[in-house]
Amino acid sequence: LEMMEKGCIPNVVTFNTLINGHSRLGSIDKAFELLNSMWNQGLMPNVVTYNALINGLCKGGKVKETGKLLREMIKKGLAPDNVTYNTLIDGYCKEGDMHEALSLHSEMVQKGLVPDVVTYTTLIDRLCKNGRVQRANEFLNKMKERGLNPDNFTYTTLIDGYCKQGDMPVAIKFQREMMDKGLAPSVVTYNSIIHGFCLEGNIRAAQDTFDDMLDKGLVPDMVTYSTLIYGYCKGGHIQEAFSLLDELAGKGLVADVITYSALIQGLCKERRVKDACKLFHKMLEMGLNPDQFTYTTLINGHCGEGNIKEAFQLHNEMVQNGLSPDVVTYSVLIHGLRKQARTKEANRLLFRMIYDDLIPDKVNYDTLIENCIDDNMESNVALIKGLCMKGEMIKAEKVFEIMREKNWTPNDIVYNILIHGHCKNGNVHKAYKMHNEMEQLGLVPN
RNA sequence: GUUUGAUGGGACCU
Repeated sequence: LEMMEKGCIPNVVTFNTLINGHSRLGSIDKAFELLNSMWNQGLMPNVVTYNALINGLCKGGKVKETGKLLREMIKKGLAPDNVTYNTLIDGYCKEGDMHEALSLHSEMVQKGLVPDVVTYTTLIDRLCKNGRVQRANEFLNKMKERGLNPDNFTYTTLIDGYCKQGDMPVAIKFQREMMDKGLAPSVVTYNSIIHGFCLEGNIRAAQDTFDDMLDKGLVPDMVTYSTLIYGYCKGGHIQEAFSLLDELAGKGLVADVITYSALIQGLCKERRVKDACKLFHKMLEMGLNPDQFTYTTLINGHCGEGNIKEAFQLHNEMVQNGLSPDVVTYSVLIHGLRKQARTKEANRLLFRMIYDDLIPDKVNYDTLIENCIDDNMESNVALIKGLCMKGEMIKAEKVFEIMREKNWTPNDIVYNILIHGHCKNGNVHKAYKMHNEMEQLGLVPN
């Protein structure tokens, strides 16, 4: 607005910059408003405009809505380019739809576009994150064969994959390889390697890597410090972790929620829940907002001490603060109750969660039930019975299904309950199917 | 001059 008042007319690049800004911050609506005002001012959006918008949709988890935009840009005579495809491929990858990503990859080839380093790195990243490191390696070789040079990102992506897989020797091998090619491992590369060593409990190697990166003149960032702090905490070296907290402050870095959560977890693991609470309050005083992880960590700490009351108080507090407890939070609470032999309450909580749809949509139902159903067949049967009585047959079936996946052999009691439930809900067909199923298992209907 | 890819914290399981 200021530039317009002063007589500067915004051009396409100005708009693109703004659109991109809004896209990245998640205000997609604002971004689209800007697209409209471009038209109103007689400015033609270009490929960059559309790419920025598509990226905004992808990052906002709305990959499905990109189709419209894509068609619109083609209709306006704009051809999708490498950036368009790379953006979409990344979007589908992150959504977990590797199939669509790969078919976009071949589509771009068909259209005469040449997949570039970014395309390959995106795919390699997804393969790694899906645990298919070997396949990712094959993609690396494929891109080399095609005359593409893997860059810093490519190597770091692969190194991170091997680190998470627990294969440090190969990770280091690739670090060598990238250095041999004249690529200097970046802070991110080092962070991945440090993390890898921390994961396997090799804090010495992690520290050595940290020292090595300092020698190379690299400046550690918050991720580096949080990672190391996590590593020390994991090994029970709380004191070292806290001296790192001082050290990073001395370097002008500001510890964030993740740093504190790692420390809180470290304290809880050492059964120093009181100290963990103190630290929790200290982070509040510093103006840091705890998130789901922080709360769940502390809740778990209290459960470990058998302090269920405090655990639920924190649960309420997190809800009041607008944070929705997720699968892990519930799983922690339920296991906490079970450990206290408060099985009935645990089952009641699980029932309430399933019945009241307390589980946020995005959270995986199956995972929750899978993690929380009892080792004891009878409480699960009780759960199914409860759900049947409320007419929640789909949910009841889900629990039944998961029990069977866990190789529990159903007995005649469960079948009677389910058959009764289906009949009461008017689904005689389903009831009859269950009857046949139980006969097949050699159970005798009574 | 504007658009795409890599790194850190929570339960259970391994």
